[in-house]
Amino acid sequence: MPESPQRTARAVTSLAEAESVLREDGGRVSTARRAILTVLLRSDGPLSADEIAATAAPPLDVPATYRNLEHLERLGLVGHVHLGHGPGLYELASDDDHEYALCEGCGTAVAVNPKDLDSARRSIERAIDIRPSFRHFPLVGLCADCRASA
Amino acid sequence: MPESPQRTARAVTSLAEAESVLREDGGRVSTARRAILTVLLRSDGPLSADEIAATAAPPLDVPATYRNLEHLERLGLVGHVHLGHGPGLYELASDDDHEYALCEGCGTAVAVNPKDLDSARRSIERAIDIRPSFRHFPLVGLCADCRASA
DNA sequence: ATGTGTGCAAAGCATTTGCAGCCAG
DNA sequence: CTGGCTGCAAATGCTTTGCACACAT
Repeated sequence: MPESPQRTARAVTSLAEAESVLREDGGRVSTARRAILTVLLRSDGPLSADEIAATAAPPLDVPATYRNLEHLERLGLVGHVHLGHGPGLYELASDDDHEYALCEGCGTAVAVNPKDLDSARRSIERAIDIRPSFRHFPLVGLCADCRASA
Repeated sequence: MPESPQRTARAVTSLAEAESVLREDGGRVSTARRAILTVLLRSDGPLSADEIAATAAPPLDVPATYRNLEHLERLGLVGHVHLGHGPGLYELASDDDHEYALCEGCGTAVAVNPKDLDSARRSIERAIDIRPSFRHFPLVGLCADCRASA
């Protein structure tokens, strides 16, 4: 289940910066790509391909949006997360790098500072020789509230 | 994204035991349910609904198999895991309780003894107030081999 | 006898693939 | 002007829903 090309992130904060990465790569700077980047630059949380396509003005073709998101992901401009079931959610690669945690009781997702998990990460690597990452799939568990009501 | 009714597990090691749980609940002991339980009792790893339906003799209807797996899950006899993309995988609830870890580089999944993760679990709960569980969604990261080739 | 469970058909949702025409370079 | 990109259409994979008939109780 690789699916996670996980290119080295190219965090970007303006459309202009993103466009120059697109050109640098030799790919085209199309209206659709500009539209997707604009939507993502404006959004505060991760969005589904559907939402991105619908939010753009004028709306974009959903399949083409998937293709473009994949392209932007290859360039490291964009990443995506799978929060439980439901569609994958896309966001701009950012310097304030974050991971995700998801409560399987209530479905609440929170962004987490990777540093907060580093000691646990080391402990897991020692125990089972896997270095965990919660960028692409979240850390899943129960929040305090859901623990209480169980 | 609740979806995880996570009934209290009713670990069972024979068809007869499973049948008595079915009856206890008031539900029926149908041929299809017996067939599903038989397949799961024989299997060593978790199986998709499709595989279960196809393996049974005679083969079962796939939609009905989903319904029955859901029923068995409600009774605590069965659980399921999402290992990356691909279909959900079902297995009998067992006393040798295990969690899953998945390498996102090579797609390899391994069963893990929960005790091996307990210190990490405590550390995570302290840091972000979420008590992680890797039964329903695996712990995702990079194995030693994939770390080396990166 | 009664209603729970069965198989078949069809729909649903996220995502991928194919292809004719369009527009960025 | 040419190929990378677009939008539309259709297919795919997993799962759910609806419904008429069958069988466990």
